[in-house]
Amino acid sequence: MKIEIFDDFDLKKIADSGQCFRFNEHGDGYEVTASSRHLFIKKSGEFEYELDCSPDEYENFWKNYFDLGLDYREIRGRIDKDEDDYLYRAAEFGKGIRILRQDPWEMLISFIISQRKNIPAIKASIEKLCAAVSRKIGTDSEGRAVYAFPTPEELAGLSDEKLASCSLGYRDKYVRQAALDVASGAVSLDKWGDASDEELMTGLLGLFGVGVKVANCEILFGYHRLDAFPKDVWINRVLELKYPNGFNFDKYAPYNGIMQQYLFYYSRNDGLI
DNA sequence: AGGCAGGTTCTTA
DNA sequence: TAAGAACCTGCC
Repeated sequence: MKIEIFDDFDLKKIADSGQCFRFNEHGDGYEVTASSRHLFIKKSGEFEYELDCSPDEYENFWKNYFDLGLDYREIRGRIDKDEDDYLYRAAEFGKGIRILRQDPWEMLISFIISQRKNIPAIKASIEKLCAAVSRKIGTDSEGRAVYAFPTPEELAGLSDEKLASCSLGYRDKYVRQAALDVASGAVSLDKWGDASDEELMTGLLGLFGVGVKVANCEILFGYHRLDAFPKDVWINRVLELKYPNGFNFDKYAPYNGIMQQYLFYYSRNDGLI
């Protein structure tokens, strides 16, 4: 099916923004896998996109996944060039990035895996984990099997050998524990969705292998609380070099997380040169 | 070969 | 409570 999108929307920038690990350029479009769904999407006109899903699946899932209900152009417009020229340039550079509405469970495991790994290594580990469970949900544009992201139950029950084959290193015990916590019901990611920001943070920090940075990634990308501002090495460099007097978090609330994405993307590609 | 990559835990003072 | 070391693995 075809759709039209007039707001900020750039598939390449989203794929490279570091918020998603199963969103890859392939041929003339992008293969996107989320939980137990797979999509091939490509740009087919100035504002037109072609998706290999039904209108029903688009309306019920992918439209929300791409966060098409939020006006990113308007939020970007709140940046004052005169007040913060660096952020303005970062936002111009990153125009088209959106914060996807991804699954809390998938994000939790993905960002636990991310610690002290580079992005290709994170992607490789996640694909190995999905392949280790091997619940096939479809095929990609070249006919290769696509596997679902494992459920908590599937990960909790995965053999030690298979888990060890995913190049998780010391993170394997974090992943296993998170799976056991959620599968047993000791932790309810759904209930956390209704918790206050503070309660959510406290709950996440109680998980084995989850510190402040991973927790903030989970809050921003898994729970779509757009004011969360994860500080990784890149953002810390930006804050240190470009904001010696502090970043104006008050001005951009409740959308500091979107600003974080612009700063992150810019710093990794061009902005710190 | 040694250092480092989207950090967190464990140990020590 | 706060630094500093240790941690798996892959890649340069």
